[in-house]
Amino acid sequence: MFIEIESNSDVPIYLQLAHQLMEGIVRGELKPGDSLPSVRAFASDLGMNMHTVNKTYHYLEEKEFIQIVAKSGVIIRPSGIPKATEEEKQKLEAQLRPIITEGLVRKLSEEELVEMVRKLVQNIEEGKE
Amino acid sequence: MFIEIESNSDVPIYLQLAHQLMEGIVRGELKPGDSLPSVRAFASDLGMNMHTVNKTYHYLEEKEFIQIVAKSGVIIRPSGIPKATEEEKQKLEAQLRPIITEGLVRKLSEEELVEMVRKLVQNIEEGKE
DNA sequence: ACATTTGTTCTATATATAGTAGAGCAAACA
DNA sequence: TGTTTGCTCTACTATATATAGAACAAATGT
Repeated sequence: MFIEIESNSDVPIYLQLAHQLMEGIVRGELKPGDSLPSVRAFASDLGMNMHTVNKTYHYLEEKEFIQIVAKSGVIIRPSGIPKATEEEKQKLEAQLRPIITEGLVRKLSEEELVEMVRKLVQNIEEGKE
Repeated sequence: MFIEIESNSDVPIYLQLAHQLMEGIVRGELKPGDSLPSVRAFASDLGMNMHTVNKTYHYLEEKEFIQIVAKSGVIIRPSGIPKATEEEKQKLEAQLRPIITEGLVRKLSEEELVEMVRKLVQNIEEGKE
């Protein structure tokens, strides 16, 4: 997995890392049961602090994408990641809403927004950009 | 315009206010040239601080949705809001990407995500939820 | 002409988040 | 047994969020 962090971004680096790991899961580069680097090794690798990687791991654990086994290591949820519940879908919708709204204010049509999403799905699955 | 703020939300209230004003623009309740309440009146109306409303206005001004005329008032961009440029589209895509990614990790299909967006567009335009 | 309203600016305070830093702990592992 | 592991603790800095009050000068309403 190639991880690239933009230190100038307004997105916190612990989230940037989480996003890239999630993309790795989507692409199948990270499969259920795969182990992730230790917080120290990963931090040293990426040139960031141990606590920042730790924050990423706990963020992903709260989403139930990974399992943190104390004093042992971190693995991708071995049983696989279950399909989104209604509650989880609603959370995603709540996050999408203001962005879609801004698109509509800027006079993008429903079709243009849909096309945007389709393109993003392809890019994420192919690891582009 | 009916504004409702959730004080328990993890979304800052100055952003919640901005989002709801943007939805008002989409719905046509706020038209080009329409004036918005003064920071003091609006703040008093919503039970929040003057500076918070001021922050919302400057946030929307930076997006070029409104015009702030010093010592006079705030109006919806009288010339209308121009169609999104390529740069603005890319910014929206960058915001959408991690959310779409999370949907994919949770095994939502491209069609389900598209359906989500279509439903959101309808809800926003109809002022639902 | 005068009083009110306007957005702006300043200081101030409190809380939360983000990021880094170093140290020590106990359990797992080789 | 010695290393590695995630966990925890304190500590510090910077930024974001939200509130609060005061004052300013220009625009506005009467």
